[in-house]
Amino acid sequence: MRHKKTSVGNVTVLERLRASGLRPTRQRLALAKLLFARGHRHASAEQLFNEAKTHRIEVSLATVYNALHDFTAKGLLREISIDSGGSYFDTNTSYHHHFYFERSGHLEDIAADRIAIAALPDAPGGAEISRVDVIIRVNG
Amino acid sequence: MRHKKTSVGNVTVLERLRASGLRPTRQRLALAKLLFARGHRHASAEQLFNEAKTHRIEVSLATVYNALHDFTAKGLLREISIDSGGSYFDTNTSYHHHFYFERSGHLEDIAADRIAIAALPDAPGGAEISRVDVIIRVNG
DNA sequence: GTTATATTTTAGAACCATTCTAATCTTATT
DNA sequence: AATAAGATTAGAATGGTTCTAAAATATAAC
Repeated sequence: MRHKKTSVGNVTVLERLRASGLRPTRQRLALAKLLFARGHRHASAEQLFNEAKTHRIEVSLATVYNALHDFTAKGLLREISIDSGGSYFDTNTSYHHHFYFERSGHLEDIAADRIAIAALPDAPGGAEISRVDVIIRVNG
Repeated sequence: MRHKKTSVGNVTVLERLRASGLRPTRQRLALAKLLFARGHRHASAEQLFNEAKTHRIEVSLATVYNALHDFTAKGLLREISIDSGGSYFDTNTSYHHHFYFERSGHLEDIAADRIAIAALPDAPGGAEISRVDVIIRVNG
């Protein structure tokens, strides 16, 4: 048996891709499975690329970048850059914040309701607020 | 007259450098003057480098980077990276936050008291919070 | 199913911000 | 002045990301 025709994870991922208007290619399916199979995660392009290698998924680094950006554009991922020199892609796209561990570079989600922002200024010049990010840097 | 021996801005800057234990070299003095002469600002390495060129200050790009990092290490500047691919150096080192204009890449300070954070979670695993950054992204 | 059309993948080159190297020059100290 | 420590420099190197243009694949139309 070379292929599983369907698996629960596979179908879900396939449907998610179709639903967002992205062609479910072999590469996108495989990468999406890696990203969305288990709970939420923060992945860099390089990390995902290596993970794919480990799983014997043949995919180029360019395709990993393309897929991550396509997924982000369709709202399946959210891009985060904290230190210059590498962004992370977060599978949790709902409103939330982050701990950033300065020593290790590790990111950890903070549920939105754990940070209460009482007052927020209006955007200057009638601009619209598109997102509010709270990053708590910890030296851990 | 080739050099002004002293000027108010010069003396202040020279004192600031000495006070922080940095040798006040020609290059550091010139760059510090550009940075601190007027009110607070956000400068990238490239921007500062070009500004130096415009002012006929001969300084290499490596020195601009060195100076910016040295100033940051001594607490004269604060480094901010929002999108991967370039950091800014903020002359305002006191606690405050930022508007980020997604279209232009422009940064604008938000005084700390304009954002009230009512509840903040403890850092996990007994780590210490080193900084809290609030970035309000606006599409302007 | 086949064909036509649009989209995707790919290897490798190119790019850009940043850091490194190791030689030269400056500053501060004696 | 001589010395030692620190700073500057041009250019090479690095690392993450994007580009290019050709080959492969997915969908739509027949």
